[in-house]
Amino acid sequence: MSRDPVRPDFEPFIALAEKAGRALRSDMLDHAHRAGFTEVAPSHNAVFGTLPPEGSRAADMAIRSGITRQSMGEAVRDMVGLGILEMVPDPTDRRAKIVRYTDYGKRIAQVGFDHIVAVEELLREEFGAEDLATTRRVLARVRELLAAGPEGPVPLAVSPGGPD
Amino acid sequence: MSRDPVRPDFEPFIALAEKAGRALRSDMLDHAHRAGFTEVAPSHNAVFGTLPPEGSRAADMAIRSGITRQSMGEAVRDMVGLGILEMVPDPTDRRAKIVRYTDYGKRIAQVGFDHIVAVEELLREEFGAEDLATTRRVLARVRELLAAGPEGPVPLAVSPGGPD
DNA sequence: AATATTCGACAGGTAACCTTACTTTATCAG
DNA sequence: CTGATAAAGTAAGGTTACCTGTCGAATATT
Repeated sequence: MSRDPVRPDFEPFIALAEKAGRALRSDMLDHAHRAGFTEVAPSHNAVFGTLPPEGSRAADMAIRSGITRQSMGEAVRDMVGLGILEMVPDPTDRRAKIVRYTDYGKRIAQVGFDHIVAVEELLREEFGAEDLATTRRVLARVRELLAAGPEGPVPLAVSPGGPD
Repeated sequence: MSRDPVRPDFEPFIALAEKAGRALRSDMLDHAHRAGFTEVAPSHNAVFGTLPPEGSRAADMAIRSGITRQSMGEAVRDMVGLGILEMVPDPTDRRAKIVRYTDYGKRIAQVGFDHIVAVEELLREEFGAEDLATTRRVLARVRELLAAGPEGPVPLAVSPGGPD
């Protein structure tokens, strides 16, 4: 007969971060859709976030966005089919292809980047530059603190036992 | 021939929030696994976050966590199969069942809640109570600002055109 | 009593990833 | 130069965490 689990009496930081993150992400997607680019899908984020204007290899973009080469390849092929991207052979390496925005894709990317700037301004108006900077610093550091290798940062001493 | 898209010259807030959120989430899961509860899956979060000690109906938990009744039902059945939860008939409504932690499940939940508290303390030590409070406030408000109905908060005037 | 609603479950679908395995091309060690 | 190794892209198939649609049983509403 175990005691009832004792919950924290505050809203967990993880809950706050995830809810804000989800709100921001769906706002980005909604914005693209409202702008008429209804074909933009969540998986395209990994492309928009890592494809520089001059183009890039899919494998490099995969590394930068932290997904597999295969997943990136799928997203890229999808977006090629939608007319957002094009792939041209890399003259310096015949295995490789350079992924680039089409003119249409550039317009979509621009709408997204503009919205990022608009949200940034909205937040600065709401909270002031200082509090916003604090939040940015905390979020960036949280990531560093918790990304401390496979063992994680917060130590542990528990004997779990089993269900039986 | 469109101009190259102009990227923001700062790290987008959405990127910061999502990376921090992902780090926090995977830290929670890793912690449970390191504690020996290797069967805990990401989808169980919706349960741990909404199941009070005295038990609850799955439908209520679904509403609280913002997923469908069906998805919550699936997570609950999964966790019943793992010995984490049990379902007992609701004496006040013969359609319904009350979902409760087993003793084993209570131990898992406690480990998770303790870790939330430990992370909170880690963050307070790192940043101080004030900056942490600022961050919490900003994150909570971001969610409110962006959850402003189906039209979203940031206005828009674009003529998208098409790929051709 | 008739109708509408709610509860949990079942069936089936989808999106965004993943792993494994392959072909083609490039590079490097001897 | 040759053979091993590795890297780029792709194909095939699996997993996870959701979704919609629908159902029977039980409960509420009128």
